[in-house]
Amino acid sequence: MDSFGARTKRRLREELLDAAYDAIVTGGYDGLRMADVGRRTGVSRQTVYNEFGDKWGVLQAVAARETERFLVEVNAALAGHTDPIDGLRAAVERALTLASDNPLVKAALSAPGSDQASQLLTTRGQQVLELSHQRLDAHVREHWPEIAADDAATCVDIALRVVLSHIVNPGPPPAAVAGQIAHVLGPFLATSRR
Amino acid sequence: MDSFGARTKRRLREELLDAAYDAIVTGGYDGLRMADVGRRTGVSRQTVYNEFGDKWGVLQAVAARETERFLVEVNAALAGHTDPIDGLRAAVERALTLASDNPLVKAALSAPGSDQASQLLTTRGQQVLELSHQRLDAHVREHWPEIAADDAATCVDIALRVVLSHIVNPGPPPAAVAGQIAHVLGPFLATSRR
DNA sequence: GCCTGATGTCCGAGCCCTTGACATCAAGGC
DNA sequence: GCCTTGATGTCAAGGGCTCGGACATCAGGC
Repeated sequence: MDSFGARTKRRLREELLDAAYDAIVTGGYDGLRMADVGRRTGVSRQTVYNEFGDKWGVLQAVAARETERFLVEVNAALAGHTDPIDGLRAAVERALTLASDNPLVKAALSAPGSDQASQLLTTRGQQVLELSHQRLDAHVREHWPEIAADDAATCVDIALRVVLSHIVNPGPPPAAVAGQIAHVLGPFLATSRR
Repeated sequence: MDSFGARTKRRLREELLDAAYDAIVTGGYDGLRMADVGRRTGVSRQTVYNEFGDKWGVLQAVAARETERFLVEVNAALAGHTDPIDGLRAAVERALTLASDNPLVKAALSAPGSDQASQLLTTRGQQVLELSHQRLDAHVREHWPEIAADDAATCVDIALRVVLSHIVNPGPPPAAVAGQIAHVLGPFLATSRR
């Protein structure tokens, strides 16, 4: 049993993130008020700063948590198939579908006064990319060990960047994009598995 | 929104009470270890003392919480009838049935090394009596205002003491006791409502 | 009779939250 | 153009609570 204090600290962070999430979804990044986050959680403004450093830190933390939740779903889609190409197609489609429905993504990309937030998925997207790459790579290595590790990493990276691009700048519907990516990466994976 | 600190304090108390409850049900009052209560909750022994004062304080607090839960059920039984006598009968039966199934009551009355705990329902039973009297009295005054307040209080007191006696020292089955009490108190209540 | 384990008390150290103050900056009104 | 307002970010003092260790005390077991 970890200490009550440790659990309380985790809970505080979770509640702060909940409050920040709601604020961003409601009013975009500009509508996010550090004082509000504290007040909604029943904590002082200073405590919010202690936990996240600054306003950008709050946004990053919210994004990180949301990304993790995202990856749970995407990995589940991957796990639903034995063939890596089928898994890839399912995962891409799932990711794009989820993104198009996600309130936080919508707020970051289209809400007025969220030009900063959108950078989380573009010029400042390393965190999301790294987190996703790490999780997906681990999943692939575990489920399809017959694929060379560096080839798997390459595929994950390419698919990830294409998907992110489609989230930021939507093109064809999810299923079409998924088919496209699978079609392009399929032959490469076939050579890797021989 | 009350402060995060206040909520945390309530949560701590609840978790401590959960741990103490489990310990008592498992090993009786003697099996309750202050250090265990703290360890199970992830908190130091000193914190347990800060919250409850001493071991008897822990037992009292556990009993108080359990009594409150009890009264929710009993009041619900009361509320299920429009006639006060019917309500009385239902409440008495519910109370006795609940008591006979309650792990804490069983531990207090029959577990080895719980002679102290049993006093909560006998020689040191004021807390339980007062709590119950207060809740039940309020309920009666609200639902049957036609009954004179002091008569209602008298009935509640008498029924309460008889029920408590039957919990500590069981006699006939719950339904029989309920009928008996209702039979005896009925005429008195009839005169009070004219 | 001693040893062990449990209760109950005390106190210093440390952590975290709170409060209030302050500088800074951007936006809006006069 | 200036000033007020409101928001971010920083700082220091203060307080509350927990922790850890120490101690005295007492009952039960070897």
